Amino acid sequence: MGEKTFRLYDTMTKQVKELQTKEPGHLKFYACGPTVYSYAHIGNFRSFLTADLIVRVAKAIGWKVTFVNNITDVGHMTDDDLADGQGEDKLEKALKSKEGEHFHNVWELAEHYTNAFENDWRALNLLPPDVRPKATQHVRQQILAAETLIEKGNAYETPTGVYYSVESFPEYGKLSGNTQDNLRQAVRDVVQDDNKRAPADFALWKKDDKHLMQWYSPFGWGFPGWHIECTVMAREYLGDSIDLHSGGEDNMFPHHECEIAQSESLTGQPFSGHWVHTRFLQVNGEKMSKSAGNFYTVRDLIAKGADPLAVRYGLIAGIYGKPLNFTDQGVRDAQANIERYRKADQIAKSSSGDGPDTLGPMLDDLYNQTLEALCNDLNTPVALAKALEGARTIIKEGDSITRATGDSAKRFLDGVNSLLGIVYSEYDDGFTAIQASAPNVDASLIEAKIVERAEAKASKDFARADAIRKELEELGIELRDSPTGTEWVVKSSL
RNA sequence: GGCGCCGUACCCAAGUGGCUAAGGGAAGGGACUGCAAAUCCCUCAUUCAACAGUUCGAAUCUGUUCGGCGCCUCCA
Repeated sequence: MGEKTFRLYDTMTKQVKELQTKEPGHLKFYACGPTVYSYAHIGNFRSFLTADLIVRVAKAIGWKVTFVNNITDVGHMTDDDLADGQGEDKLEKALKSKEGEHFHNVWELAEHYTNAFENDWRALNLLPPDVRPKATQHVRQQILAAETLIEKGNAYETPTGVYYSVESFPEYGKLSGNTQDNLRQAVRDVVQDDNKRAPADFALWKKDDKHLMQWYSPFGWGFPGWHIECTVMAREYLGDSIDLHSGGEDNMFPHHECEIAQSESLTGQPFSGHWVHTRFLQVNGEKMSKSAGNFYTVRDLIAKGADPLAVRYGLIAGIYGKPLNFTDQGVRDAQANIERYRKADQIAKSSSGDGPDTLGPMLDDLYNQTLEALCNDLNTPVALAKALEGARTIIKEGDSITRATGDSAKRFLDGVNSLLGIVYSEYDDGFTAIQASAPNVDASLIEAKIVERAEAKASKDFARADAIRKELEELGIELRDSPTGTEWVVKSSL
């Protein structure tokens, strides 16, 4: 099993290549986290799910994984800050907005959205990172990094801040293709900051004693630049040279390009051996973003009745390297399959009786095909198809499942869940972390109605039985008769 | 102006040189059911945006055209 190779597209070399670990069997992985000035949307989570799947696959092939996912809780400039530093901070801006009225200050606001992010993370059943560092807790290291870069001749101080000199790093642009030559050809109306040596130079530190979040540094009061936090935190928790770095496609430039320049200037070592970028999630064929205001959040979808695992399923239903068109219909499609897994799980757990294991080899084979698909550049559609084939096989076995077959089924479902996270949640509070807007109907009332209907059915009063069923349906409750009794489920309003 | 992605059935979505173009949803038929729901079985692209070319052979490679999207500025 140890020889299994994990192949992933690498943005740097523009090809699918084997993911390798510098330390044998130990993957060091950094995934850029969210800026916590608002609720993360499902597009953000698509990118984190890519990271989650990578972690799961790495573990499945026997690797140890150290996974770092940061929180960007320092606001950075929203507008073009090149000109005069008058750009408004994202956190400050959020504080002034309508939602911001609930918070006393930016720190509270950041904390609130950090907690919300972590709740959504759990609801979507992402494995916890080994470290979740916050930018604000690493300001000292960021200042030190800026000082070191000045000493090394890669950065310089101006009246407005400390800037990294792109000219000092000839390889700038090797990740995104935005080389200095190409950037010069850009025809954008970038406002020139006279204090900077070159327009592409970026801030390591901004001097600003009016900023709501500010720290004291050798350069005076101010706050760190956007890119330096990841350089510093990746190095602190994973070392000078990491195996894999991931993010959304928009992180390629400038963020990751700048990280490479900073990190490699500081350490003299290749920053990351592999780069993975998740394509944007689209909604009805259009880009979704916080600024565009057309975004779905995990909590909104759950409030509308979506099963969190179905949201997860919907988000991994396409290959991470291609745009995925997310729709309500997609969640409904996923819901049907999530229910199949639940049914298969129930059947596996209710196995009884002696008899041969009729499914073991077949399920083992399907598990291997699922893993194989994921090892092939994270081909989730094929992996989901293979896994589902196994679930359907188990369901077909039904109540007659033997204990031996049931054990194989359980092993299969556990295996599939460890790979894809779609059978059951890792978290006890998976479903309660964010409570679905269950209809305001008392469970005991429903049970009473079911009993009443059973009596009506027993006395062949089908008109009355159907009336009760319809009554509950209008309350959003769906009844399912089975040989062992009547069950009820909450109907999704999606 | 620079860099890049995509166009496969009603919808979502694999496949990127060679058996009959995965899978899910929807739809239609059947089994089961008092009737439903759920579940199971069956059907559902001679065809991969269009055109031209390379090849014994292409959805897969090359070129052109049309259409959609993204980055270059905060964004996953």
